[in-house]
Amino acid sequence: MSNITTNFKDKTIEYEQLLNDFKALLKDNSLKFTIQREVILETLYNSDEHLTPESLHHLIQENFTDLKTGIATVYRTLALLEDSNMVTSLSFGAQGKKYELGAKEHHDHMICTECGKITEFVDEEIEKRQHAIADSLGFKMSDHSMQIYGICKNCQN
Amino acid sequence: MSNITTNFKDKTIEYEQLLNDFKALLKDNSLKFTIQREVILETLYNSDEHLTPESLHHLIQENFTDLKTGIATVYRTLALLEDSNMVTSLSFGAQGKKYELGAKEHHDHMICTECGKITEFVDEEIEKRQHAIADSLGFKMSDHSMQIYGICKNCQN
DNA sequence: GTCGCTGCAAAGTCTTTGCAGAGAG
DNA sequence: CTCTCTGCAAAGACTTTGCAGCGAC
Repeated sequence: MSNITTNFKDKTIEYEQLLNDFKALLKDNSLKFTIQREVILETLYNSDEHLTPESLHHLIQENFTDLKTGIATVYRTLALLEDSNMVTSLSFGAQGKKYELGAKEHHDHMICTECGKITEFVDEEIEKRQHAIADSLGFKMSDHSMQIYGICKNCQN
Repeated sequence: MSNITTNFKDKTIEYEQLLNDFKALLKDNSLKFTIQREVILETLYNSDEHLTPESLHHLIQENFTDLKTGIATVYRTLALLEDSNMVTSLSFGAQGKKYELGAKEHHDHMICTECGKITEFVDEEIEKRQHAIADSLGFKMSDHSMQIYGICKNCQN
């Protein structure tokens, strides 16, 4: 059909880098670097899943049993990270937003409507067309999100 | 850039047709055709906006002052229509789902992050690529949704 | 020390549900 | 007539917020 590249899953940013960006962001805004904020960032980084605030909170409680972290702090930190474009959120049909680190390479999502599994991909041709469309509509494009829904290989059986 | 067609806004289904489909759907499921359900469908049809349950409810209260319609009925009817694929919902960053009639021709959305304005479009090439990607991932594609975010012409001033 | 951060619990939103009377088929 | 719908209000689910003590800088 074409010789355009479609790439799947390519985690490019190292945690060190990410953490430094986060610290810089906090410093720039006279905000404080706390253990809770670090743990939230780290847990997001280590998860390949797209996390809801609640699942993120659970993960933290499991992995950092000696640290008390309130759900409110998770919400507050996610809001902070989203405002700073360090994480992006996806909203799905049913309910609840899911968050993922935005610092990973840009990608779109293929979502299994049976099991909820999310596969990421990037397609150059689509990216190009999106810019062209925004231009032709007179929009100054800042971002986009695309989800393809279907039934994954496993669930087809 | 290419000779692929990009179409903007093309309402194709007549209300009569839509209403008949709805009645058939109800009949098939031993559900009843009520004035509230008709009013909700009609209001959706007549609106070019993407409506939240609340704004839909307000519209109905304004336009049908002699009819009492509870917000619960709006929610219940939207759920019914969505289950039957007669409307689709969009979830945006902030909160709340917005609904639109799905029977209109398929299209994607360009959303102004300043004023919230939504412009619809269809791009053949993107549609094709989406199918190709689903195939290559082994997904049986059922649907997709794409949103481009940016700042519209008006808001750039 | 200061001032932002956190956990908790209370308060908000938005959505769903139970129920008794109303209404479609 | 029967059985689904509806409006209402109460209940739920998910988020946000106020506050007093804690902790980063």
